[in-house]
Amino acid sequence: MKFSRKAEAALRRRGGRMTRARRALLELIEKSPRPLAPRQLHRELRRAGVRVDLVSVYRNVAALLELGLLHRVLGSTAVRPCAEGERPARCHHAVVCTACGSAREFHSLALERALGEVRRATRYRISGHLLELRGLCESCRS
Amino acid sequence: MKFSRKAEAALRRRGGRMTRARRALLELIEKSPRPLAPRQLHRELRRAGVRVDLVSVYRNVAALLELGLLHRVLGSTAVRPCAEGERPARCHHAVVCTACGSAREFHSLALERALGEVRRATRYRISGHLLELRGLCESCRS
DNA sequence: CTCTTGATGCAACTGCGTTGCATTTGCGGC
DNA sequence: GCCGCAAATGCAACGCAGTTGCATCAAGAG
Repeated sequence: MKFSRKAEAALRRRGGRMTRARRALLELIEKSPRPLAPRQLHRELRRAGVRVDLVSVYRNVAALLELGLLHRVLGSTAVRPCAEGERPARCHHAVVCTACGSAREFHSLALERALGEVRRATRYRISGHLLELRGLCESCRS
Repeated sequence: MKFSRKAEAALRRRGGRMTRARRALLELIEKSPRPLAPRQLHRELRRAGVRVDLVSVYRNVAALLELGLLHRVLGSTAVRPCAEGERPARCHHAVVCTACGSAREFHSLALERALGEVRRATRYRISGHLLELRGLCESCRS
């Protein structure tokens, strides 16, 4: 299901409305091949002629994060749509291309198990984790 | 070899001098059981009666990072001494307390192996990774 | 002790993100 | 289409982390 549709539905369900700026933001996030930070989103929107305040971008991104439709990429404030069926609080495994910024999610049973082990070994009460691999995607390798 | 000694030697080698504040900072970092951010270091020093400006802490931490004697813990600005023979660019596993922000590093063989597996499975050319567990530390649990 | 220059303290500044509040606008009801 | 209410927005002010410029202090070599 398309991100913008899903997001619109979720926002409406909680009593939200669709504004010009919000729609543009959702579409931008959906179209963007890589995670963007609020400031970058704002810049892109302005560039596209959408008159919107940076504050609104922050607020919208915050709302979408809270709804579990976006999640932050580790080590930055950039966000991207959660993958289908992804549980936002727990699933944060992505490979991010250091050249073009495109991201792909992955899952690994061995990794889950190893993380479970670490979880049990530490004295912290673990609530979640963030994992990101960095490298070059196929097209950027050439 | 003790961190403070190593640091003093490295600083002198590059024409640096030992001041009261700097010595106290090195000793604090050495003694601290967990990574501390510049602001925390500053606060601790003041608490211990060392009159030093926050700016100086920042500058000293920056110098030590540049000398490769400290490294940052992932997801925070907290620093800790590099372990003997450690390559600072690669150590990126930490548990971060979501309440107080304190961080502790960890290593897990199983995790390393699982990551190696993922590395080989993906079509990206992996150059590194970031991993961070989030949770509550012992003292924040109460 | 004197002198050089590295280190420091202070204040101003930058950048990111947040908050308060008045205004605008989506949209449900008529 | 029009009205009215609450959501969303824009603007300005603010808070916090970290940086920079510059005058002053002091480590340590001679």
